[in-house]
Amino acid sequence: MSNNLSDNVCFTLYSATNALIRAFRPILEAYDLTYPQYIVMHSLWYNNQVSLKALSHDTHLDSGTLTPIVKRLETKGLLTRQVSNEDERKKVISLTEQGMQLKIDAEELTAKLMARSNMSSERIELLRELTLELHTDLTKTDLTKG
Amino acid sequence: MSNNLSDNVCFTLYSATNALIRAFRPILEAYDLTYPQYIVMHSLWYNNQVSLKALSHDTHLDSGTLTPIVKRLETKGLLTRQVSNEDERKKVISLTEQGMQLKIDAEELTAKLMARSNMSSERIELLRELTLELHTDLTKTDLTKG
DNA sequence: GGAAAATAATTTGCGCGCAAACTAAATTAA
DNA sequence: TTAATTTAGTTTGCGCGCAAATTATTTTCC
Repeated sequence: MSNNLSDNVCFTLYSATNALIRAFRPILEAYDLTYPQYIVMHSLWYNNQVSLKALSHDTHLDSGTLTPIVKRLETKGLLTRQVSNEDERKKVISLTEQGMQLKIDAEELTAKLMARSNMSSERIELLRELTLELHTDLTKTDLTKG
Repeated sequence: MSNNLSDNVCFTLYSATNALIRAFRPILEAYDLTYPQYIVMHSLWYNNQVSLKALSHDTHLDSGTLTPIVKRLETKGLLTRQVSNEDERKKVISLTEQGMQLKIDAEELTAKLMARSNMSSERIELLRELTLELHTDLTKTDLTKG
């Protein structure tokens, strides 16, 4: 039985993520991006001209979360949103020239950020595998029962 | 060089945490608590009658985040906030009878939640250690340089 | 004792994160 | 063919998470 918040993996995971986003903030500010906005841009750098649904699948972000983020990125001139010709329910999200140019600078940002921790690359890789596993588990399991 | 979001530990950590909080939501709803509210209650169950600053230190939550959370818990009748006698800048946060009673039920919630993943207890413990280490690293390192 | 600095908590403003409700278009079924 | 259902995306409402500004109290320093 734990009596300390740090004894609980939920809490340490939650705190570490907050700390990571917080540490990332001033770095991303130079690119006028938030972390979720960076995720969207990163996704588009490797998968341009996709629907919001496809972007949602890749970024693990809800469509209700994604719509305003994508709109802000559009306002910044980094991407465009056009109604699809084949299916008028869909929107095609495409990087602008400016949006593509961000890639070169921002590509290695997260690696640099993680390098600032004292963790070895082996432990970072282990952390990546474990969090990936947990995410996969949690999104596959039916959590309404048990 | 990674071209997939899941190759990056920042993203997998971020996604796993979102998934965990999302999975927790319907379970905590039965107690009319959000996850951050649960963290505050958990902290108070083992450290009652503390200042907001002390609560902030224990929960790793900003005072600007904490003030409205604590106010909502007060509205729910789970705690009280009184100005300290020794130092009138401070507020003493104390559990009500109702707030203490929640403890019995909610104590094992996170363990039950994690048990729903297919991860072994060894891997969960490893994840806990790694996220704790990362948090410690990130909050100690000066991230404004490098 | 009184001005200046430090500390505790609150408030403000903005961007998520997401459930739920909604709109509009496409698909299916009858 | 048209009614019912499904799907794509948007909107609404609420609670964070946090930087920055603010208020009120205490401490420090002269």
